[in-house]
Parts: sequence; C-alpha cells; structure tokens
Amino acid sequence: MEPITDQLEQLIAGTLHLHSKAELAKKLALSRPLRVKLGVDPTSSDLHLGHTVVLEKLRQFQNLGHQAVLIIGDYTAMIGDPSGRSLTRPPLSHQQVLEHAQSYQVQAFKILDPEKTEVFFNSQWFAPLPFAQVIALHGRVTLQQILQREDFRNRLHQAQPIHLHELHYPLMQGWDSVMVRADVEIGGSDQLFNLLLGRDLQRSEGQEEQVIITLPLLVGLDGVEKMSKSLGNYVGIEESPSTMFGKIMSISDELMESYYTLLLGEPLEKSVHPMESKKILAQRLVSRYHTASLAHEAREEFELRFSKRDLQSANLINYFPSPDQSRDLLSLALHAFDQCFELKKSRSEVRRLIEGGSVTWCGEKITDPTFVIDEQSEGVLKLDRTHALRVRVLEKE
RNA sequence: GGGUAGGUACCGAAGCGGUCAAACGGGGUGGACUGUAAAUCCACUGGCUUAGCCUUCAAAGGUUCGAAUCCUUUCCUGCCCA
Repeated sequence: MEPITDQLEQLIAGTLHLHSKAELAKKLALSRPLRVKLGVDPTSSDLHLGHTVVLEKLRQFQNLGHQAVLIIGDYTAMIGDPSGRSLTRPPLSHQQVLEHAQSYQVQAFKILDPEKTEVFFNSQWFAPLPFAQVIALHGRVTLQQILQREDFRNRLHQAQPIHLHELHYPLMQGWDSVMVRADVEIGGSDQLFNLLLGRDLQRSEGQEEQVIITLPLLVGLDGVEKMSKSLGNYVGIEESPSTMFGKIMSISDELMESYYTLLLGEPLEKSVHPMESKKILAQRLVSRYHTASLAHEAREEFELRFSKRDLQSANLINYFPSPDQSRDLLSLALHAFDQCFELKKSRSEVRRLIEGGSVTWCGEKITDPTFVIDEQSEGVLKLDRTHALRVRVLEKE
C-alpha cells in the first residue's frame, strides 16, 4: 500500500464534502483494506456518465488496495430516493428492480474491479426485519431531523406532498452502513444527509462511524439538471461510439469545465479552442468505454458528417425500403426512423419535420410530404440534424 | 373527523356552457446562423386516410341541440381546525 499521505491526497481530489480528513487518515493508518460503501438504486438499467463519477472514486480506493462494498438497493429502490426530488418517485416492482440490478452490475464492473468488490442486496436484511425492530429503528431519529433535509423542507414549503414512506429512505440507507460495517461511504452531493445519518446509526450501534465523501453531481447535457436517464440528458456508457461522441459534442462550453474535472480528473486547458477541448473530451471518454481506435473513428466520422457536412462520404446506414414503404417521402421517412433508428414517430410528427424543412434528399431540401422518389434511385436521405441514411429505392415488382 | 382550495397537454398556468385540440410562459423539436457551443430570429409542438375527421381537460355516470366548463358519485392532493 502507498503511504498514507499519498493515498489521502488522491482520495480527496475532486471531493465536495469530506467528513473528515482526520478520520480518513486515521482509518487509512489501520493498514487494513477499508470497506468503502456505495449504495445504488437500480431504478434504471443503464449506467451513464453521471454514475461513473462516484464509481471512479470507488475504483480509486480499490486501486489503493481497499475493498468496495456495492449495495444494490433493491429494497430502497422500491421507495425511491427522495434526494433532490420535488416529486414522489413512481414505485417500481421488485421484479423490475432485480432485472435492472443485473445489468447494473455488469456495467459497474466495467469500472470496478470485481475481485475487490462485495455485492449485497439490501433486501437481505430488510425483508426479514421484524416490524418491532423497524419501530425501534425509527426511535433513533426525530421527525425534525429528517425534515431538515433540503428537499423535504422545500416540498413542505411549496405545499407539495411528502409521502410517509419517503421518510424511511435515509434511515434505510444508513442502516445499510451498519449492516456492512462501512468504513467509508461515497455518494453524490445530494446524498450528504443520508450519509450523515449512516454515521448516527453506526454510532448508536456501537460501531465506529463511517467517513463520508460526496462528489459533485454531473450536470446533464441540458446544462441545467443533474444527469439522469429519466430526464433524457444523459450519455450512457454502453452507447455507440458515434452517439457518445455526438452527445458530448453537444454540451455547452460552460459545462465542459466540470466534465473535465469530474470525468477526466484534470483541469480544462483554457488556451485550447473550446471545440478542440470538447473533441478531446469526447474522444477520451469514448476510448474509455470502447477503444482508442473506435474513438478515433468516431471523431473522424463526426468531423466528416458535421463539420464538413459531407453526408455523401459519411458512413451511413443503408436502407432498402420496399415499394410500399417508399410510396412517398412521408412513409419513407416514417419507416426509416422506425427501422433504422428504432424511433417510433407519429405520422404527424414526421410530416411536421418535412414541412419544417428538415428533410433533404440528395442534398435537396424537400418540404412536400407526398414527394415520390424515383424507382431504383439511390441517395442520401437526411431526416433531421442527427439522423441520415443511404437509401436505395427498389423497383416495383 | 370538520372546514376549505384544488386536480387542464412534457411542466407551470389561463379557460368556467358553443367561436376550445384548449390563451400565455417554460421546456422540447425543426429551420436560419454556427463550432451538433452560446446568443439571436422564425416555425412547429394530441392523432389521423389533414380545407375534414377522431381521441383528450383526474375517473365514471348524468343534464343539454352542444360540456374542460353545470349536476351526481368515486379517486387523488394542498391548507386550516381537531
């Protein structure tokens, strides 16, 4: 193991809250692997860059020889973390949660070292917990303490409902820490309260309190909300190189700075042109989750398609619509969205797109939805900013 | 339990018997511009066999030639009181 001061320095980098440095130093001095907990709610099956911020920190602990303890909150997920929420989450069935948990783990191990990771499902201790003990657990915390949380306070203030079951969440997360005897817990900055409560519960159970570390939340592609799947402002780590590259290119310049620090762990070089910085960012992230050569290809493809606007030589999906599907431009575009991009659009939606001037055929803008493409002709059909394909219209009969 | 205010499209919010697929704002999408950045301007933003038709205003019934708007019941939420 590395010297404690070196470890400390690495582990502190990028953290938002750390409670406390002294405690962490003390624990590191124990010269045994620390149990570093991360709780995840498998409310969605796809990991995105937002999740990777904490996972990378956990990985850092592993690299220093520590033990990761991954808690799959299959029980807590059914409540839904109220953190940062202004609304109650829609409940998930246990079945859904288990399915998500499965793919979640597979993806998490793209970042974590499975050899140094223990995985727990918190149903393990919550499902058999007798009601009397649930009550006893509740006796440890006061309503006022729970209501101090920012999100609850806001909802109270804004006359929005707070359901009773949501109040359990922080308590359950804290109890997880007790059950796995966590030395350290990592979380997003919105987890601060939950993490602190874990300390309280550990103390009252006679355990040493966990050190808590929070990391800043990654802002999503919209530049406003935190990255989340439900808001659609995310970059999934399993997305294709070109999608990933393109999504990252669409972030605003202001966002780039935090992406650099949180995802690359280094400062943004101000002397470089922002567009170039963004390409570097995109390329590095694509190579992280795919390969360097795929990242390189993604960059070239992007430049060809969007910078040079050369759709003709771009690597597009080939589409051979049947005569029935290519009756007119509207039908063709509709089927193309569905079959090539798995986008279910309504006819009206596609019609608007055409009439709005988004669709081009062989570089010509076509605004007439009833336009008919000649039989046996071949060309590039651009549907909207990001979707284009090479179409070959087959002969009728 | 009592009182009271509400539930309208992705969100906020108007509308309170016909002119309502539903004002306005935000968001989103597309176009122009561009660096798939920002800013700005313009258009669109329920569906369809689109000069028309169909399904929406918490749910179900009802009144009416006609309902988001009136009545009844049900479900959900806030606030005040207990």
